[in-house]
Amino acid sequence: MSMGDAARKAREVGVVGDATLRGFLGYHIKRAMAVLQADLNKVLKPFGLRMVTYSALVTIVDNPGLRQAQLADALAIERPNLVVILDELEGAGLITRDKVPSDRRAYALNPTLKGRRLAEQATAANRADEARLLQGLAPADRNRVIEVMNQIEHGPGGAQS
Amino acid sequence: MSMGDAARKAREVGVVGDATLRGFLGYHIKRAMAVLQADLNKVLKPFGLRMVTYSALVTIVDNPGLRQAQLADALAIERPNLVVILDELEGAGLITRDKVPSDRRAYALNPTLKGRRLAEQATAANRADEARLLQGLAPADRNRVIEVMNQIEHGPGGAQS
DNA sequence: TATTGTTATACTCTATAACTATA
DNA sequence: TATAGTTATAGAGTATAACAATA
Repeated sequence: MSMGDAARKAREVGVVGDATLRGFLGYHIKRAMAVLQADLNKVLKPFGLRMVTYSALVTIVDNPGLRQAQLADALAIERPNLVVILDELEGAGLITRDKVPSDRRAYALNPTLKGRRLAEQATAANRADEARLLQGLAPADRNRVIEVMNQIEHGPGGAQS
Repeated sequence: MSMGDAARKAREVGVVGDATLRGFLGYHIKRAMAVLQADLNKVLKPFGLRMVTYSALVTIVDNPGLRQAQLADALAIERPNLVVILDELEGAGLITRDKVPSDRRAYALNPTLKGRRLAEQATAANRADEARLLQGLAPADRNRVIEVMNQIEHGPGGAQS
């Protein structure tokens, strides 16, 4: 039995329904996130970056001199996992780990010129890609979605109070 | 230097900014999803279920008799990974793998009575939990968010055309 | 005694190749 | 030759305990 076409088969056998799951907002968010993440990683690949390494690089560019523990907090990842991420960025010449005189245990994270330039280019590419995914979406709707996401993350009222 | 309070330290050292990342819708979705997933798994734990096992069970309840390949497609997971998930559900007595006479390679997945009852209880618990997370959110806003998520997943216009 | 960065480790999730038995 | 379910395996991502140096 040679098929060659998944859609034809689905029509023959009967489409699988997801009535119950579709009732959950989280179901739709999870599936959208999967697409978003795969797409983003594809955009970042030419820059030699992944989602985590991009997020770390951009946060260091935005906050030069910050410590590893602060970065781990900001990105909501564990300190041990951050070590290999920073090894990767440092090995690529995008950041430096600079000893801080006032606390000889700590390292201040700083972007190199190369790091700042790569962050800028990657950010532009990501912006263009997200704009493509969201084409036709009104800015007001976009902002409303962000508000809902922040409510889910921080609870009603938001945590910036 | 004894601290005891992360918030006080943040004020002393300076809060880490995420100006660039906050510009991406995907950033907010990712962080909301992390909270949602942790929360959901906590709710499902008393039922002996995880997100994937719950999704699989509910889809089998909604589509009794479906094949493993169909379920894998519906849940967007690879066939090899589905095997252990179904082993878990079958071992817990929630589903059965029934030989289908017309194709002796395939198994028809069916929920047991216990499986249907557990799915019903878990769904009620998840609904209550999501309602708690989204309290105060207007139904129209909720629907708009779902539309945006579906646009991200399927592209503008949606794939149901 | 607590904290910074680190190592080692483990557990989950996900992805691919290859096998068997059927078609 | 292709498909259904399976096995083995490898790669990410994530989490915890424990260590050396320093506060």
